[in-house]
Amino acid sequence: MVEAKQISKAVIKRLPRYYRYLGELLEENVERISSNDLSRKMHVTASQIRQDLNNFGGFGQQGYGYNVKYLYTEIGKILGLDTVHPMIIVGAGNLGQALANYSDFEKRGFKLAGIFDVNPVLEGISVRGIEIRMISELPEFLKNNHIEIAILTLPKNKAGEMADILIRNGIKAIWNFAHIDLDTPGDVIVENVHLSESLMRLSYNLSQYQREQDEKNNA
Amino acid sequence: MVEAKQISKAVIKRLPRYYRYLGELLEENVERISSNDLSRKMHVTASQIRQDLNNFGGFGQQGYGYNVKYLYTEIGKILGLDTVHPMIIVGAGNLGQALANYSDFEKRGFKLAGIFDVNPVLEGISVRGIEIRMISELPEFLKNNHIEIAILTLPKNKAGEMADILIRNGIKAIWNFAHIDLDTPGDVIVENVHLSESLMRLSYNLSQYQREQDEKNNA
DNA sequence: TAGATTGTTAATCGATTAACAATC
DNA sequence: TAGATTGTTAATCGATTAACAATC
Repeated sequence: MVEAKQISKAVIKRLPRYYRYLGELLEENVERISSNDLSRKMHVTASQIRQDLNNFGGFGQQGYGYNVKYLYTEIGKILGLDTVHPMIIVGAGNLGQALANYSDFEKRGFKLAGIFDVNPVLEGISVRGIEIRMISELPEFLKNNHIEIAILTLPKNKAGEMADILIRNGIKAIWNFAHIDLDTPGDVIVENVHLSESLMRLSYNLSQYQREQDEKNNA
Repeated sequence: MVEAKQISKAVIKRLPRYYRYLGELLEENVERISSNDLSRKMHVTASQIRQDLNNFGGFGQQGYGYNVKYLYTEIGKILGLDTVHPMIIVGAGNLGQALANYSDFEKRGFKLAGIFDVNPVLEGISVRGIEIRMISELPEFLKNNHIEIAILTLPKNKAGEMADILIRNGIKAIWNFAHIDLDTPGDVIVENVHLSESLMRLSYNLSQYQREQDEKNNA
């Protein structure tokens, strides 16, 4: 089994988007698609599609293109969507509860197994049938349940410390919504969702657009 | 006023992170910092910091480094955080309400002016003092209020159509949380937050890690 | 002045695109 | 077989890093 080849981050970033488009094609009962047709749909070059997919082996066939169902399934496997990933949410505020209610994740194998918070007021309240527990129960819970992913939705002043606790109790993957860069050991996977940074990028582009409009008016 | 030079997306993407670190330094009353010290803090190269900042002009001083407060302010201006950006939320589900409750945005000038939904059950309910309105009121509302940004938190089957309505009524920037690529005219700014894609990237890295562990055990 | 550190040019690295031979 | 389209190599483009002269 010679896997070895390191796939670039840029490719991984595009993979879920391919998966989404292939899922749509599948729903429309499209059987096969060429890199050219897909490129027009997705607004990327056909060359990039072929290069990207070839990182993982020859999924297509000359003169035919790619079989939609096969490609969809294969990309799903690459993304690890063919197995169940049990998750917990740590931080049952608005965002944590919103994510708990997001049932689409379940469909892809991301199974919510517990919700935790530090605030005693929330203890016992149920979100989508799952009771909110106190952090004190966390170590015991993680011992008794195989959990792969922790969703961290605490405010940033509590998130760093909580990440340490999670890691000490064996968590290997954190989906981090707190506005800090977690300081974690090399074998722990962190995926950040920094909403405020996303909003600032929007703001930059908006301001840039406004600056350009102003310039045009002054010219 | 010769602005002209196009800043690369990669630089813009890093800018909010610089802003965050400078804000933290400011809170710690740090007066100045060299690209070298900042590089160690942020785990990027000093060379990249200097290159990035120089896109916008000479913010530093030889032999001294960068003045934290000045740099923080300047990057804030570049990001458009020195002016108020009125926003509306379209889609008052869990995520929409979570974002409405997120008061940190307000601090940076992102001011929530209205919340809209298509579901009559939600009509009149208040979130952080703002009443949820029906979409039918949207055109009138946008005529009477200067709104820059629409936060789109509807499910994907409704998001496309709603984006069209927003654009028809003059919205020029959409922060899109729906899992679709909006089809918008060139002068409309779209910033996507595709949570499911982020979770899939986490899943890929986790699966990859597990595959590597398996290999090690078999060797 | 000597030391520190930027701004900036040049070198390197990586990612994207183009081209085309292989092959279904 | 002829046509279509992939897989893959080569060329281009862009982004990152290294180096150093300019200058505070």
